[in-house]
Amino acid sequence: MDYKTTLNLPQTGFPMRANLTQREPEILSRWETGQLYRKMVERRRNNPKFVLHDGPPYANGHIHIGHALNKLLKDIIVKYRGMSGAWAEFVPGWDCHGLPVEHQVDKSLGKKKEAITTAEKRRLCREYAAKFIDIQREEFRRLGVLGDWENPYRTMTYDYEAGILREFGRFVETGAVYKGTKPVYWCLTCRTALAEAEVEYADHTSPSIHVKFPFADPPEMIHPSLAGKKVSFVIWTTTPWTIPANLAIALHPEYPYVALSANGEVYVVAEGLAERFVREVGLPGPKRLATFGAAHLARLRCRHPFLGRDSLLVLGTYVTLDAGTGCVHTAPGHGREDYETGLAYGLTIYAPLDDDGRFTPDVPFFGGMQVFEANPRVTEKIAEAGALLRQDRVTHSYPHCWRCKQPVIFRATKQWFISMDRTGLRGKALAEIRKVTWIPGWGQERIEGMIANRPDWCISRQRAWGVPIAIFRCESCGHHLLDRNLIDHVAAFFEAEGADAWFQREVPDLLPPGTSCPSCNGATFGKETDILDVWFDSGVSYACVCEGKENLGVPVDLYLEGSDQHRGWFHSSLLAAVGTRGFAPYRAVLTHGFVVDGKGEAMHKSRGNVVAPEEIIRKHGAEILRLWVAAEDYRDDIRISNDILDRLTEAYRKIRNTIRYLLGNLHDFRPGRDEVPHERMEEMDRYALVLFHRLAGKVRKAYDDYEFHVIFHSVNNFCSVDMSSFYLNALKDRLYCSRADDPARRSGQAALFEIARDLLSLIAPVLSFTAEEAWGYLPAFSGKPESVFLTDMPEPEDLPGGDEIAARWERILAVRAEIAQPLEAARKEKRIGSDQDALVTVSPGPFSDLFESHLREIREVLIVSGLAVGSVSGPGAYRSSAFPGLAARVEKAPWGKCERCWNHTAEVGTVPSSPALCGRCAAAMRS
RNA sequence: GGGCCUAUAGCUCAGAUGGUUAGAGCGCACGCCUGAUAAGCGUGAGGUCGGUAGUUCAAUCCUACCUAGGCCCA
Repeated sequence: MDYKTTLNLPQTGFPMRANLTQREPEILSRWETGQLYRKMVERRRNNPKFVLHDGPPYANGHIHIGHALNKLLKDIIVKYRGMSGAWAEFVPGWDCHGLPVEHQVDKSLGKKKEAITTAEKRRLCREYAAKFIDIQREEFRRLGVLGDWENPYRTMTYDYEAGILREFGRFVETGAVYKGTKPVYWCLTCRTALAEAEVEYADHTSPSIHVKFPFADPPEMIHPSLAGKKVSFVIWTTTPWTIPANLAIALHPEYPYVALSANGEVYVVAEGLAERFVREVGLPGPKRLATFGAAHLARLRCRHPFLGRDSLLVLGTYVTLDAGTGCVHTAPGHGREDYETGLAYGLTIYAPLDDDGRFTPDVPFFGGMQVFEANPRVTEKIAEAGALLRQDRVTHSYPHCWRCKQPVIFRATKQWFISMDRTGLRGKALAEIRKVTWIPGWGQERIEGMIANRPDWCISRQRAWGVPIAIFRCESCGHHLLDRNLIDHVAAFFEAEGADAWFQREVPDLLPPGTSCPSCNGATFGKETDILDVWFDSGVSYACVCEGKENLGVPVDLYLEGSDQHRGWFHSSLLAAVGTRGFAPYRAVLTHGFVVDGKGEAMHKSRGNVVAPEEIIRKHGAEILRLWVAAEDYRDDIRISNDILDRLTEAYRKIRNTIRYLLGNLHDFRPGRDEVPHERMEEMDRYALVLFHRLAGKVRKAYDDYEFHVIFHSVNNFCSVDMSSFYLNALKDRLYCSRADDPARRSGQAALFEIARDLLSLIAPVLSFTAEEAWGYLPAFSGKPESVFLTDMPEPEDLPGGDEIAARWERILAVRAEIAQPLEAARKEKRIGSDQDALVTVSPGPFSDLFESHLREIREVLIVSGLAVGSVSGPGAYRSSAFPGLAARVEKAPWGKCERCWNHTAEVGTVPSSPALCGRCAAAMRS
């Protein structure tokens, strides 16, 4: 007879094979039609809030794996907080303005770009951004991220644009906004400023000249041995036209310099470049007079070779020994480092050029001349002054305009800035940083360093797609109307019509009637044409999105972005909030690392090691991506590779199968009817619950501490070790072979039910699809919600007597591990097959108390047919080395095998009605 | 070149004021079971704790330097 059908074998519709690729979209659409997110949030309305404010990704292109990582981390947190009782809404956002979108639009326009109006281009940019918001929204949703996807924030909506401008107005009111000068890339042909991204490097041939600048202070200030000599500092440059704007010569504070005598003069160059200098210039019979550091030379003076002014000696660590002389020609209006140095030494940011790259008329000798044409003239002039040591030509990599392919220049232009120090912004920001919780802690040092050293915030961009710096300029006296009220007045137009109003409306329209210039009383004004840096747009999101909202509010609990955002959004948001409100917009900032390939190297298109989330979803399902996010320690850079995904898929199967087995053994379990109170449970079942509650405690702490990888590892371990290998295995006999309603079986089921129910809640924030799917197969119980996300996070409990039980069962498991040795040996020797074939005789040694009180349980855990206590000795015995005195012998059980439960027992054959069965099975069959 | 960070088995992670043979899961090898079956169980092999030097009675852990890698600057 086949007794299989008489057993209580597991049954469930929850499939072993996940088939995630197909099932996930079904679950997603169920969530959507069921308005799951709304229900989750409404359930917690008016509870204490937890606000995770979404940092807006840029509305360009498809999402990449880094976006996926970021949103999934956020999703895990928001779901967990919601299930733990917090009113946790998630409003996703997008950053819409800015150069990359404008670029794409320009590219698609081609030649038509010239003919189009600003308003028309802005419309196209808006459409472009909207398109990618839709694309990305679907991609994010596909990951299983819950949030208010129908009402995200977008920095280009009219209200948001008005918000940006109002925040700018607040800054104006504080007095931190000023117009200053800063060098930018400038294309003479296109007559426009270029962003870094618009510059391409290509080979270009430039003049190369060595020029001497006579030292103007007493030479002994350089070195005593130079007293009375004619001393010059020698510079090298490939842009002779910038010599008229030379205001300084930079030296490295730590490099040694030498004074070389030749031709009756003395030349100063860096020691490390002296030999090269002598060779290149062809200096005859140079003699080294002195070697000295440069630190004491700061602010001493040289003389400009042909203009009647000084050139200051300054120090800069960017001076290198790669080329030149180690004495660097510095024109603060024509170079990035020159500019920084200029600011540090209080030099004028001097760039006497017009938009066509022609010298302004006040420049002696070269007024009206275009810079590239001026190169030879300047060189001539230097030669005329007797300061030219050598001229040559050099081919090197040089910046060119991405559009017209012409070489560009670096030129100081007027820009709007937010001052870091006029209003004490820097100091206040640094103080606020210390009040924020940075996770991991080093984030604080990182942002502190940046805030402490950063220059003023240049908020001007000479572009079309953005929010205009809505400032009016008096046409008669040039005064700027820095007035918050006027800005708010314009913001009202933005609110109604968008920021396009600035471009489409005339000045009198935009100004309140009767506005006059406070400086000259003039009444005609012009509009500023610059737009705001997009970092300003996103930096004020806390104000535009969260502030004053019942469901959100400021400061928010958490910002969570990649570590690059210390320079980006964390940074701009901090300055925006501290500058206008005096406090940081966030209570805590969590940073994750970057996604790198299996070798730990950055992903680059050119390297071909980019992994697209879409590809992983197609191959494995979004759930595996979610598991990946939870498995890796995000504080480091996090790796992804096929190997890693394969390992995770394995782990996923194990977890899924464990859940499936739990559900399968609950098919006939009716909560309410069959539940067993803890105190009446079998001790092994109570121990299983203790193990689960330990897991719950560990996992909840991990969620609270944002240590998600601990969740994965704990759950994985729980499923493989505590459940599958130990508990579920040992429980089989009771579950399968007992009468369906046998109290021992119900005891096990009651434990399984509790574990299954709470385990699903516990893992739902991470394994959202699987937990939800499995939830549908969990036996119905009174008050069972339609979704696992409408349950509460399980509270870890200290079960009565739990510690005592745990201590005892840890010993039982230690015994089990020992006895596994002789069992394995017996199997190797083919004396037994399964453990159920075995009769084990144990000499319990230090465990004699256990064997006296829990012999039945130990046998159950070992899954052997016979367990006897006796004295074990002789050559066939296993002696434990970990527990001296513990010994065991394994032999084949000498009894008949019950055909139903496969246990060997002396009872087999003693029941006349069922000669093939043991007593228990015979009884079970009768009922 | 500067700031911040990382390095423990093939993979993902633990680890301890510095103190016996550095752990887990997965993978791998071998075996068992065939009543969780494209499942389940067991046993085993795998690590100079990135490298070098130093502090110390003792360093995977502290210090310095180096190497490799990441982010941000220049």
